[in-house]
This record gives sequence, C-alpha cells and structure tokens, in this order.
Amino acid sequence: MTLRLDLTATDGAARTGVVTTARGSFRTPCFMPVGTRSAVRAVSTADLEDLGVEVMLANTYHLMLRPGAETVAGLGGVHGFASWPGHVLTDSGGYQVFSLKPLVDDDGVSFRSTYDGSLHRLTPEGAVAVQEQLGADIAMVLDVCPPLPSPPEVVRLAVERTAAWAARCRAARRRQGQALFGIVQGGTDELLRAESAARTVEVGFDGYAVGGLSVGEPRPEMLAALAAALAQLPAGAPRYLMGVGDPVGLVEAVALGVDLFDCVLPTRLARHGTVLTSTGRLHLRNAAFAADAEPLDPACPCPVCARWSRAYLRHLLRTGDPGAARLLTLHNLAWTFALVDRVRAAVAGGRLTDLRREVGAAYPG
RNA sequence: GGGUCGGUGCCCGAGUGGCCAAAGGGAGCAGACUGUAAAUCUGCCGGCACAGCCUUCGGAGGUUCGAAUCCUCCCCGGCCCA
Repeated sequence: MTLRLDLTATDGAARTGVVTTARGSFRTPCFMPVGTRSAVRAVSTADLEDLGVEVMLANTYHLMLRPGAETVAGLGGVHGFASWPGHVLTDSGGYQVFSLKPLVDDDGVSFRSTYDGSLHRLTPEGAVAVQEQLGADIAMVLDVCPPLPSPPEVVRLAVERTAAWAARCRAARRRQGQALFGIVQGGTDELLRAESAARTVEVGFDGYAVGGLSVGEPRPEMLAALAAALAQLPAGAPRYLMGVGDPVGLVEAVALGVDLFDCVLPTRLARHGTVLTSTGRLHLRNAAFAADAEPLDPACPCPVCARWSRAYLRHLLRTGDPGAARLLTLHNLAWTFALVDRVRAAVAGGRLTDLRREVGAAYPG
C-alpha cells in the first residue's frame, strides 16, 4: 500500500479525511502550494513549515532542465535538495503541454527548454523515471492538457493520448513507496469527461486527478465537467482538482467531492499585489491604501496581519522591495490555509453550504 | 567677457518646417492573473462642450500658407578659453 485515504466525515458529496503515504500523513481537503523549481516563489521551505504546509508541488519539466534530475537525485531528491520534510507531489510536465505549446505526438512531447532553447523529449516512461529520481511522494502521469475552448477533435485526441500514456506510466513504475495518480481530461464535454475518468480508473491508480480545467472556460461549465468526472471515480481514492485554488473554486469543488488542490493563484496574486481577504480581493497598489493603518485582513490570524499595516506593505510593494512579495505571499498562503481549515471543519460539522454562501458573497463573479 | 553645447509633457528623453498633443522609458492611475516562460502582462496617462476644438516643447518678437523644429533679442544651465 503506497497510499491510503481514510475518510472521517462527509457532508453531501464533500468529504474530509486523512491521506497516509510512506512519508506520513496529511489532512484533506488539502491545498498544495506550487513550488515549480523546488521552491515556492518568494518564500523558503522553512516558511512553508511555519505555515503548516503539508504538501508542496514541484515540476518535472522544470527540474529535469535545471538543475537536472540526476543532480536533484544526488542531493536527496526534492526533499533533501530543498530541505523539505513534508510531502512532495510532482507534476509530470503535462501542464507545460498547455502553457508552452510543444510538439506532441503519439509517443510523447518535444519541448524547447525555456532556459536555453535546447530541445528535449519527454515520454510517459521518461516522466515517471524523472519523478522517481526527484523522489516525489506522489507522481503524476504525463497527460495532454489542451486549452479551452478547443475543437472537439483536439479534446478527443487529448483524451486518447492521455489514456494511452496513463497505461504506459503505470507500467513504467519502478520505485516502491511512490504513489502515482492518473489524470482525467475531456475539456468541458461531460460525456468525454466521464469516459476519460472511467478509462483512467480502469488502468488503476493510487489517486485520480482532474486536469485541463480552469484554462479559460466559464465556471459553471468547469463545475459540470468536474462533476461528470468525479461521478466515475472511486470514493476510496483521493481526488485532485489540478490548478484550481481561488476561494470560490476551492469551496465549490470540495462540495462536489474533491480532496486535493494546487494553484499558483494565491502566490502569484501576492507577488502582483493582490491580497485575499475575508471580504474579497484587495488591490494593495491602489492609492486608497496609502495611509491605511489596518492589517491586510482584520479577520486574518496570520503573522503578517498581526504586525504590519496595509500602508507599509503597499509601500514595500511600490518601492520594489522584495520583502513585499515575501510577506504578501505568506499572507495569501496563510489565508488560503485558514480557508481550507474552515472547509474541513464545515464538512465535519455539516455546514459546508453556509461556508459556500459566505465565500461566494465575498468573491462574486 | 568670448566660444560652445543645451533648455521638450510629473521626471528622463526622442524629434530638428506640415504625417506632432509630440517616439520611447520611468512615475502615477486602474485592471488581469487558477497543475508558474508571470516580482509578469494589459489599458489610461495636457484640457474640454471630445470623429472637433483649445492650451503646450525656457521667454518675447519675427519669417512662413504652416514652427518644438528657421531668424533676432533676452533668461537659465553644462563645458572650454580669458
């Protein structure tokens, strides 16, 4: 057994529980910050520990290019390399199929390095091998993530290739103690989503991810596609909605039965000066905060809100001080974790509907 | 005192007779961001009764159909000579 999910409570389709792996355990629902290059931008792994982060993401494509999978393996994998005692989940490079638009064929993907322009090849087997070298606790299959909207034949082809690659990834596993998750594709087509989910389950994985969402489609379509996929997934395995982590998306997806999330949004928004609060997004650059002595969010228990004013943090931001990115990142992550804490408590207490209403009111549209 | 180079919109800085309310930066104002090519990107950025008009390129005159651009004088700054 490389991974186990123990559910402790449910509220409708929503669940809360504990995932146990060879490394240890973490609670669900769980938000996993994105540390693409073995580091969450602007903060350290020590900061992540202080924040109570349980799982950090890292990225196959980026780490195989720089510093190289061999190098990371030689330094103890992502855990040793980054001095990170928590869980590590590595993305396979499938998202870069979306963001970098490489050449994709039936056998794999040909990428240009974003660092030096050199050509690299990634196959399903290669992606698994690299993730084993990186020492991930949870690895992801290599998938094809098409942009939305895409013509039906493009989405269909993505589903077919993702299914074929899922089987190849499954067969390529060598390392014990590393979980492997399959990924559902299918765009916003509910039938295709259901088919993709069923075919992924047929291959058999430790957990199941739903990918290819929040890539341009309206939220109702996203939630419908998500629901169609989730309906085909086994209740006993973790379900991971890839790339979603805005407050509403998170709460709504939990309501549909999702356990895991990752998203760059909280950290990217922070670096760009947008702060998450209990009353909505706040553009800290706005002139309105120039002399505002209030904390970012008076209702937030994080160390940044306990100590610094909006005016000071805005000043750091506007003068280009790197400390701004760090402190705002710490706040946005802390705020998101506090929200996830509330989500878990709400599910356990059967009050998720109330929380959804509250979050929806603070984050309309 | 002589010579010389220069004074452009909030700042820096292109422009050297019409296509100039004037390139490009920066600042400022607002917005976007969802498995990170993102400490990035987009829009606005003289005024107004806004497909037009008005005010603006150190100041005042002048040449010209037309001047930020040419001429005269003046003011201010840098450098060189005395």
